[in-house]
Amino acid sequence: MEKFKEYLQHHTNLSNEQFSILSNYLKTSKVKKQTLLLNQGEICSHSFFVEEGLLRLYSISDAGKEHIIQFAPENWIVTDRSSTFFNQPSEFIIDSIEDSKVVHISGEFMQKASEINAGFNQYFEKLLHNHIRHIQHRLSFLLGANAEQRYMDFIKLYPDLSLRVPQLMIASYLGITPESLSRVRKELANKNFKNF
Amino acid sequence: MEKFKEYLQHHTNLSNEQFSILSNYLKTSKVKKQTLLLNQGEICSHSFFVEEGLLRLYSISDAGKEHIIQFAPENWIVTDRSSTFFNQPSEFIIDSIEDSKVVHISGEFMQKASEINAGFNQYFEKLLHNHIRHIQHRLSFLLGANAEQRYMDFIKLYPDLSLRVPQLMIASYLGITPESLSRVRKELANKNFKNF
DNA sequence: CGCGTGATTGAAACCCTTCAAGTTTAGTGG
DNA sequence: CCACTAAACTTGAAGGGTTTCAATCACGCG
Repeated sequence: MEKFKEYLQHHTNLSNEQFSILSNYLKTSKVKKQTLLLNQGEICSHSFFVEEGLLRLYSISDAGKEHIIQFAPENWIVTDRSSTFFNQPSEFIIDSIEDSKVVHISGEFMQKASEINAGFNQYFEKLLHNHIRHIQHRLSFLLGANAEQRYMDFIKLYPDLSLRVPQLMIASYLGITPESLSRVRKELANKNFKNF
Repeated sequence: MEKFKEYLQHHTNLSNEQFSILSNYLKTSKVKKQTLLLNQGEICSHSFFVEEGLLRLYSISDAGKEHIIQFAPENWIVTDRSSTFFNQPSEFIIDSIEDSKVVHISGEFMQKASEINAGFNQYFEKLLHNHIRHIQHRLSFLLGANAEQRYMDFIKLYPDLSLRVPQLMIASYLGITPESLSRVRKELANKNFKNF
């Protein structure tokens, strides 16, 4: 959990000793591609910090289609806050897209951390606000942009992910079909945006 | 600001005295329909509690189209948290759809309130999580639902608003054109959902 | 090597938008 | 309170973007 420690110390003033106390409430695991970390209907009791690899958060509609809410590559935290906070079954699923190394952050960790270190709450409040800012931006984009604009926005936001994530998952994130995405990419290539 | 006081005391254990101290950091105003409360580019220094009437939060795209992010009828709080928290110019606009009575909640109010009353932070954290839950639900809906499904979801969520809000604003909220919404409503009427 | 999944491509269908005209509603001033 | 004007809503026809379905190609994994 070295990377997670670095991450925390970069954003808060957590000391080595404080971290080693808190680490009792952490667990790391290596998971293969396509491993389920949170299932629909479960209560989300942990947050997941990605040290290596790539996770995703998504829902499945009544029609059986996947709607990807969020990707989480290295140094991202992913969780269903609503489920944790309101202690309700999650409507979302978290699983791994690549073989990954994940830190499981328990509720106890969060609690102890905010007792031990004042800057901790502050940082997690910042994360919350960042999260809201991000999905609000995405909302206003989904309301107005067509397939090409959405894809351009995606590669701007996640330059490296556009190569790592299978296209059908990018399509699901953008709210279009894989076929449409394929055509959009072809279009863009013709316009000499061959870099993407 | 009687309604706001009721609202707060319903959700926290704020005493009358505490509220009267805090009320120094509040301002109420009556605004006519179509009054601007927060303009694009401004830093959002206040939250707005709606005692009467109806506000909206929206952005304007490069193409000049309005994308409504949120409606705020009676007893709702609306603000651009990102702008407040990160002290950055807002990309959103807040204005009134109806003649409204609004409480302006200053940053000082928030600060003092959390000093005076412990339950306060807790409640506002709950609001934050509720907000995230709400826009995440909307995200997964925008990703997969067609015009009719979106409208049905809207009237389920805001039964009273579907009558108060002009259709072109509902259309903007749903990410469709007013013409499409008009047709969807006609379709639904034919299917005997005449109640809406 | 072969199988299966993902990516591509084509053609047809569909949903939604756009544009334009007509109708209704709401707001304003006499 | 009515008349007038502007804005909102409705409706139609045409067009565009996206989806759907189906077939083919490419690639990675067992």
